[in-house]
Amino acid sequence: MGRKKLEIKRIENKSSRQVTFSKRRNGLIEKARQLSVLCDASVALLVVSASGKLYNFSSGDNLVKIIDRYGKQHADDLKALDLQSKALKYGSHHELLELVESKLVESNSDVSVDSLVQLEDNLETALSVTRARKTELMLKLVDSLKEKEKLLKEENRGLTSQIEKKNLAGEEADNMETSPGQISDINLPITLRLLN
Amino acid sequence: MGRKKLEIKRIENKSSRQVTFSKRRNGLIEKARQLSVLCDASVALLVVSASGKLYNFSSGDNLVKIIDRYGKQHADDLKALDLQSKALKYGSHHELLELVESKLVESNSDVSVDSLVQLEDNLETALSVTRARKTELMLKLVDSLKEKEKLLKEENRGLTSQIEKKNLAGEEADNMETSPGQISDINLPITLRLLN
DNA sequence: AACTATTTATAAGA
DNA sequence: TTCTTATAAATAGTT
Repeated sequence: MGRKKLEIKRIENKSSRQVTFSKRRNGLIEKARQLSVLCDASVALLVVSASGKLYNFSSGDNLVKIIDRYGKQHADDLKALDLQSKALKYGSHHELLELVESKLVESNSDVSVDSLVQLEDNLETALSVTRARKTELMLKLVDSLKEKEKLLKEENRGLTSQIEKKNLAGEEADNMETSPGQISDINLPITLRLLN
Repeated sequence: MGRKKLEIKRIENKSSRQVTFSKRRNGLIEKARQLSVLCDASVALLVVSASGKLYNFSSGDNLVKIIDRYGKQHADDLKALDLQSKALKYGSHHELLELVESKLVESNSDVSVDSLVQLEDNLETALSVTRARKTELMLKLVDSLKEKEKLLKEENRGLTSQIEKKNLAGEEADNMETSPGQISDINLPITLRLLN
């Protein structure tokens, strides 16, 4: 549907490929929207350009539900997306901001915009301070647990070597279990300080 | 594009809705295919009819792979959070950020207030999901450390009692240090799950 | 970002 | 469903 018939194969010219991508992507998304409206269908569309930019459309407001129907086998991998929508609905931070926004909309009230902006700033500040404190506490807890672990391991080593010495000393030693029992060393990297 | 212009709203007549669905669904899938071929893009499309039948298209790979690829491409800075988890889990965050970015780029100068509000919401959502993930990871780490501590303590107890038995058995035992050495039990309450 | 000649999709009818 | 065909819509190449 243009000046010439276009063969459906990769467009070699980079810039016209780019232009065509942009045009057709918009067209596709619009068609997807129309189908969902006209026929009362659920439609989810994801487009990733060669350069990695993502565009998407989903009817209604839940891409995840549509994808879930695609098959339970894939559902697990996509739980993250589900979390996203839940966070939208129940996330306290989000609610807070919405509250502030809704107050802004009520322009008939005599609350000044400036004071609400101030309020929002204050809330944001309080929230970040609290979050930072939370992270600090968790990291301390982790450190103390690691320290404890270290001490226990040392103690353990000491006890084990004592037993070995005793075994050598008392020749008629009884046959007790002496294997220390390996404990797997889970050691997740902690680079969580990032988000406050 | 038919005999008459069709308004884009739910088609009330059931059978013509059905027919339109069938035609437009095929059209949409064909367009999706063309886009992927012409422009070397990854496209995933899911359509669920009102009656629950599912139709899908995805270029080359399946849907999950498309999302996965996208996530991996941008996951580097998120990997710090958890080297063990799949890049896929972070896909949604980055999709959002990219979406937002692209929207900003698209509407160069005339950014509407509405689109900025949308943008803020998207970012907030991504942030809360990421925060939740961070908390989850930290709590897991704490749990694993506590479990390790428990195992080490048990092992310790076992070793200590072995030594005591040996001391009773071998009367001419040497005078070795046998005190286990108390380790203070730090046990901060965790009520940190609250803030996400 | 527009324009417009053409191609393509499809609404209605059979 | 499937085919036909008049017409609407999308878009390739151009400016």
